[in-house]
Amino acid sequence: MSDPKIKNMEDFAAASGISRPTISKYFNDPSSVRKSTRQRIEQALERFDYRPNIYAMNQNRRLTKNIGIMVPYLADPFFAEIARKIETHVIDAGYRPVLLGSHGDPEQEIGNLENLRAIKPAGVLLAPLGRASDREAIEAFCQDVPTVMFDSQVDELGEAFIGHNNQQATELMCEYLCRTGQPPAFFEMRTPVNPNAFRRRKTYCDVMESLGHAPHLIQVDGEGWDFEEVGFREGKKVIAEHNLPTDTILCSNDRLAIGFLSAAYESGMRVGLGAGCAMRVAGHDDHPFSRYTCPTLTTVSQDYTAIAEKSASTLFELIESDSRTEKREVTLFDGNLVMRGSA
Amino acid sequence: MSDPKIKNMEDFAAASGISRPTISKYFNDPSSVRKSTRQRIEQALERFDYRPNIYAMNQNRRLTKNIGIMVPYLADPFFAEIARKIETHVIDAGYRPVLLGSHGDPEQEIGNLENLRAIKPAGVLLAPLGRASDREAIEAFCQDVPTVMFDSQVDELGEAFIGHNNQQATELMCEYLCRTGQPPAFFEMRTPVNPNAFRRRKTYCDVMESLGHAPHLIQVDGEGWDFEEVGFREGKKVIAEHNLPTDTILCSNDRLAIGFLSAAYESGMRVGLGAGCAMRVAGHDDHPFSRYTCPTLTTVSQDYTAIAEKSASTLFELIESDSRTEKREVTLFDGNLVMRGSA
DNA sequence: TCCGAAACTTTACGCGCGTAAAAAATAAAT
DNA sequence: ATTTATTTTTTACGCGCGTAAAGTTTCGGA
Repeated sequence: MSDPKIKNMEDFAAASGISRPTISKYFNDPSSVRKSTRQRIEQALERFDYRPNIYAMNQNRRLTKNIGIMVPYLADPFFAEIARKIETHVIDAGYRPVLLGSHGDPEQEIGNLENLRAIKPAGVLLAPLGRASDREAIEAFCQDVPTVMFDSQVDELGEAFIGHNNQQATELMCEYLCRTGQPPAFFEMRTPVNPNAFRRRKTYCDVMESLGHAPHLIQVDGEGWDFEEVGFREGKKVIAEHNLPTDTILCSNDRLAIGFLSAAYESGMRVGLGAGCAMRVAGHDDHPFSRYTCPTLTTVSQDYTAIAEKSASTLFELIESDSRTEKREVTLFDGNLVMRGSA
Repeated sequence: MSDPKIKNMEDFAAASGISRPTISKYFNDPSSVRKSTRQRIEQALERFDYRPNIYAMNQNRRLTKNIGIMVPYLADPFFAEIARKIETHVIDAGYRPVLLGSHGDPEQEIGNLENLRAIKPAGVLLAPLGRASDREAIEAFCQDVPTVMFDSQVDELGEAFIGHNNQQATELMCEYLCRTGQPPAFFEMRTPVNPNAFRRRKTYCDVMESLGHAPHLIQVDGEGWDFEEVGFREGKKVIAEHNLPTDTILCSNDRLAIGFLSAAYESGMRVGLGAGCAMRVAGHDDHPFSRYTCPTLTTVSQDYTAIAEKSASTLFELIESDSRTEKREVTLFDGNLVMRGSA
């Protein structure tokens, strides 16, 4: 390996015997050069292991190869997982993922949008905070950068939305619970941070009424993203007061349910289906931890994989067609009932 | 807001009445220009809201303001949390954090190192995978980029290491368990991915011997980072065989303990201290979820905050002194006993 | 008040690459 | 073999900013 010190693309062009503009074209899109040329370049690439300077590359490109991925809360394994799946798709499609989490903080979300702007991304996959998001900031951003929203939407922003079918999934769970025992009460935060919670609440009420039961909402206090804490603290209160009209609790999401289950355990309430069990508890999302609760949590799954795949591919099409969508498309994936021990 | 279209630094210099080199200096380090000048610039900045092109900036800088933060597994809330804390320090110090997770995959870790190289970071904070890490790749990286390791170390690599005092913490827990009940058996993976696990095992054995008890290691099968799954599956086996010499289990980490507790619950073994409890279970780390297990998990905490703060500040000093450290410094922070319901 | 140091301005060059245009070479098709 | 379409080479410019050098202004302190 004789190496005449490859410092830049010019050196590499000389060393590989190919002109610099062609090399440049190759790095922009390997399939844009003739096959024989491509092979020669890749061969030289192994010999000299040159990598173009990404700063110089991106400075003059019409569009960078960066794709932003932004989620509201990275410490929630649910978002960490879906972000990871999306990351993989982004890499496979030849882009560079840039992962950002907002830690539940609206200001951080705005800051992240600014940081994303600064890197001039080809597109962004955005799961917004929801209620707390700055609508105007997001709207302005979507105007400048092709953005696909997932998980939760703020108004009708973004070129497309890919999410979970909260209505179908909640129906599924409500019907299951009603069929197999007492109709559920709905345990949720009074002012949920996430818009999905509203759909779940509404669907719960609708289903209950259509089945001839009176809906019963247990709306507890609590702010922020520490759902387990809220579920635990408020769950203890609810259980202590024991004026529930039913023995079945449907939590608005799994993280609340995880806290609630812990509260039930501490309160000496045995949760589950068998004899000697005093109540049933169900969740929503199929959170990664829901299979390790005590008892394991019966829930309804989100189709992570499909949501991640569809979000990514939608953005890729958007970018590659180089055009804004005429009609904003909304895609929802159905959930599946995951029957475990708690209900 | 009359705006003569600010497109670049030159326009902004003209509009603000300050020379471009001074503006450039300001963006490199605001404190490097005179106070009155700084105010004039910041005033103009508000009027025109110009932001320098980061690609052009970084192309010619000796050192970018980027700082890489890399953790082995972002879907583990422990790492997500510590990464978040570090991120905050990085931003406060005027740098740009770039967060990367390796998803437990050595190849991804290598890929991440390459990606970090490409952005020419001022420094990197690295929590390596551990046993699975490619030692040579990391060594080569550390040679090129000022790197501070945290959480777990690979050999003696990096300019410094900041971590958890596994020995002190394990001693603390072992002594507590022995003082308050039967001496513990140690539940762990046969071939742990994380070097910290080895220290914990060794310390467990040492303490047990010094207290006159025979160490008892329960080494279970399992690969990868799905610790809860391993704890659950193997926990069930261990409990079913019920040939334990003790009623007390010390898990090598909280995630194993979370799985183990779930297994105990499913097996009908009541865990805790009160009457009617058949066994005690303890963990290690004070994982964010450990306060929501059933029963809540007695564990020994890692000082997240201190580790994050010290890691970051160590790197900043390294960068700002513009010199490699003569002596590699190792800092360990003590853990605290967190007494909850399980032991 | 003066002087020296510090900060700023002017001028100028270069970084590494994108990209446009025209000329040359190659491949595909008749 | 000739034409035609495609790809590559040559040449050249510019992006937005870092930074060096030399000259000019401003500032703090005695």
